[in-house]
Amino acid sequence: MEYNHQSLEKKWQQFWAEKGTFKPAATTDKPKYYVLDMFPYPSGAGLHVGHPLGYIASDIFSRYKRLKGFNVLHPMGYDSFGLPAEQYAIQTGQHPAVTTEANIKRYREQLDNIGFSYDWSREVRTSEPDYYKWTQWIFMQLFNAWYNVDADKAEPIDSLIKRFENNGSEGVNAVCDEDVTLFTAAEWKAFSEETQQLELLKYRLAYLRESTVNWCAALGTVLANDEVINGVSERGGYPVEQKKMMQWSMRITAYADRLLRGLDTVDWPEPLVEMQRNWIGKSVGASVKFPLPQFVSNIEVFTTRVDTIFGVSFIVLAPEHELVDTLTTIGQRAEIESYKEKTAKKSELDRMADTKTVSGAFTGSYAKHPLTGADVPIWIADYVLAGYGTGAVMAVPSGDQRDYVFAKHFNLPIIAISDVQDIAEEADATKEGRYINSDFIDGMVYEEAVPALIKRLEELGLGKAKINYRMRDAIFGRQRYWGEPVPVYFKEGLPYLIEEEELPLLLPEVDKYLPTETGEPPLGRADGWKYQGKYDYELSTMPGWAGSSWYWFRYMDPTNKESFAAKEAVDYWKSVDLYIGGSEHATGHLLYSRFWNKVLKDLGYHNEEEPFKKLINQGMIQGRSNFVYRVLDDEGKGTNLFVSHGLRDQYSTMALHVDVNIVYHDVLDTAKFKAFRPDFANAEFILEDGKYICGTEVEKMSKSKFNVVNPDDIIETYGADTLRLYEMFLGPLEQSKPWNTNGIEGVYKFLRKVWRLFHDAEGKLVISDEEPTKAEYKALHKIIKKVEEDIERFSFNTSVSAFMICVNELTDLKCNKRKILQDLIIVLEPYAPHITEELWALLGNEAGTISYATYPPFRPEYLVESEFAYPVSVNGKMKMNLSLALDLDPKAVEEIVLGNADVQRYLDGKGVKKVVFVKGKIINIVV
RNA sequence: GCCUAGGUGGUGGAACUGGUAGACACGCAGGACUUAAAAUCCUGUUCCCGUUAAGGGAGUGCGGGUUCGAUUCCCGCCCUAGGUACCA
Repeated sequence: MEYNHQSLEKKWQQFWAEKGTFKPAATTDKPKYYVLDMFPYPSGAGLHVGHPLGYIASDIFSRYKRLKGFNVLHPMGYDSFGLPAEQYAIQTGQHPAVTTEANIKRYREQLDNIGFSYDWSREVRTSEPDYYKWTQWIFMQLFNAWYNVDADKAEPIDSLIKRFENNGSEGVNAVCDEDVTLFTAAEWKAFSEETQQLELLKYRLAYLRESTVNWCAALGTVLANDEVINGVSERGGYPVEQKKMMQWSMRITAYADRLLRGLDTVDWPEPLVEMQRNWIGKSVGASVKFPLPQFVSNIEVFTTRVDTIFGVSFIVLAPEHELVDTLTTIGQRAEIESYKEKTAKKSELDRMADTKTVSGAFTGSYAKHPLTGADVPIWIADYVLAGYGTGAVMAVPSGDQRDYVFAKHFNLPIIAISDVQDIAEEADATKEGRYINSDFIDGMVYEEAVPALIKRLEELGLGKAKINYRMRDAIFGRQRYWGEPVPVYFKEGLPYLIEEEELPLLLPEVDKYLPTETGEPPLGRADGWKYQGKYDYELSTMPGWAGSSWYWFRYMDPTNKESFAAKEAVDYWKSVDLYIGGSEHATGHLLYSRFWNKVLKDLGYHNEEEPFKKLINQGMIQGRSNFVYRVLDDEGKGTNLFVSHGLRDQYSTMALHVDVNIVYHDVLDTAKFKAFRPDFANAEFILEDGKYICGTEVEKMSKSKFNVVNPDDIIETYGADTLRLYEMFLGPLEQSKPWNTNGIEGVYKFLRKVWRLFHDAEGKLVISDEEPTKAEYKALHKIIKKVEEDIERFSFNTSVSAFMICVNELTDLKCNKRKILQDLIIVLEPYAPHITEELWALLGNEAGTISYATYPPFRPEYLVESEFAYPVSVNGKMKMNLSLALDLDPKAVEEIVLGNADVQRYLDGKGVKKVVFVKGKIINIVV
């Protein structure tokens, strides 16, 4: 029998599906292991060869863990709410659910072709009512929760109401809006229902408030900060402007510190951890008040360098700061107004691009320095951002470059504050030296000055130590159709949750997927969509990240009708042990998921502080485009003549993308090229060495560049096992690399060699039950050890090489021993499950059971070297046998190498100055 | 600018805590089998010198350093990719 990958792979894929081979056991004494892939958005383009890279890696790991005796949960599903299906709906009128369903079907076929060991009975789709019912339910939990800082956790809103009823707002330490009211218990009880609800909204973790949002007019929706890149939308690259809107938000800032601390406990790639740290952006410093006696008020600033406070020579407010109008004197009014107007016109993008120009305006007012009482002039400038800190800074030109430039430009004083500071040319932010010109901290060092200053400021009531975060609360509403409806209705303008029994709140049908004529979101078009027939529902839907922020829980118990997942299931599977996906989710999905996980933990639904224990980022697979060079005539028009890459400099040419699927090793198949496009039918070629060589370039994989390689085509020609092995062989998993089919023959050849180990020249199975030789055992145990080590450190590419070496060795040994081959295919199973399943059955084992085999134990004794030809270097240069180097007899060398001898006894009198041991072995001798 | 990762043959890449750099694979060259092709197998393949060979020299982005010994560790620089930015 020949190795026929096509029939063999289909057969086993069907077998696995029918038998449910990869369903984890419900009850078992095996340890659990949860391997998760980031589930895909099912796009219309289908999968290309880059997409399954991470899935293959996680599948290898899952299968390996099964062989190692773990009860493995390895599920897959679809993040099926999203913009492309909605855009398509707007253009064609086709319901997004229909598009989505078709795309999912295609994805499923493609995934099935690769032979993944998913338990498809646990599939989830975020756009299914059975699923988004629980997304809505979690929203309700967030709405009904507040963050208690003293307990450092979220608590049900009822506990807050009780405190208000008993003690009023006294002593409540919450993460909440800034404009909360102070009241007594009696006052609380006297409040109207409306006032009470308005007040509670300021504490809820899911809350409604007017906030400045990133509004994208082209997409007709608001975007979260992580969806805006350099002032344009991540999706589509449309301009984004700032706009004030009533919006649902999530109080993720309450968790800033826990999100930061949790990063120390997870096993994630360092770059990703860094990205999250930067995103959260914790700054430790102080908040300082600069009094404004004439207004019985003060300006609050945040600084990380309170020690430089005596170097303050002015204060800068953001142009949008609320005190600007109050502070502007009559004389300065015109100047300030014109400056405000100018900055308002500048878009976020311009403001970021233009960091060179110094601009600002003086308000005409002065604040009192909190420690010296000196008058400090108050300016406005657009280098101070309204959205960070308090929107006001104390300017210390000697210690901050921006302040320095500003001071120089507007001729403001620059005060040195350290005896080692060099401020002749630019600011010097040093913390070294001792303070000068600094009142009572003169002569102190940094470490003494900071606590002394904080203490003094606290005594004066003009400042305190403070921690500031860059991260903002997450905007939760989208003015879109294809998303989860928010389970909220409005009564007297106030939001109320619908009853839990009324979930899911189904997405209503609409006639069109565009905003209404009055500018309301698409849901405003839904006929008679009112709560109890009279109250307006919330019209915005949830953002894309809602459904993906908890999905790993649903896999644990995907069909549960009573809860998002049964307590027993959650207690058993706990959290994800291994998560594989792209690093592009660093500040979106991975942050929001950690946030919701923590909220659900605080509310008592599970016990895991972090959802993803270990995380691996697979690299992006780019496209590798091929080009042909069309010769241009004198008028610069394209001819029907195409010149090979090496000769193109001799002509005037135009490079054209050519389908990579008709190019082999960069040699164009000219016959297929003529059929590629009708206008190429009469193409002629200028060849080099009888071939047409194409040019190449690495680009994003996309249809328009004709560089998309469909895994289905590869599988058709070489099989799924080859694809799996080759994707791993391509290089380290984490690395981004261009796809190149050139080397795939090598792994295909390897699989045929594996097949031939079991078969003779006629294709007949020939297996011997004889005892294997030492050399055969050695080859086997080398691979057992190597693959185990490689998989544990996610170095899949080196395993593939090791397999090739092993099979070459066994082929040379003409090994056909059952004891060797059976263990070999068990070790190979995670990488190439189809061929191994077939061979397993051919060996007479029960069909379809290799996945439940036991990974063969490694026996080190088979790897021990018996010879004593032991190379050493002498003076780090020459390499020679130890017996030659020291003129010793082989017996003595054997004793030394085995560590049984007193080395010195043999080395005395040989002129040896130093012996270098590595791991107990002699590596080098210095004479 | 800052943070992170990386820079090794014609190509993808290997070398796991410092110990024979270039495993494995592709490609290329030559050969065997075959009427021929496919398939398969064998040999060679870092560069330079040496007619072949024996042998010698250089070599992991660049310049230094530590060490008997450095792709690996340290210092300074250059380049590439990703992230991020008037964040006070």
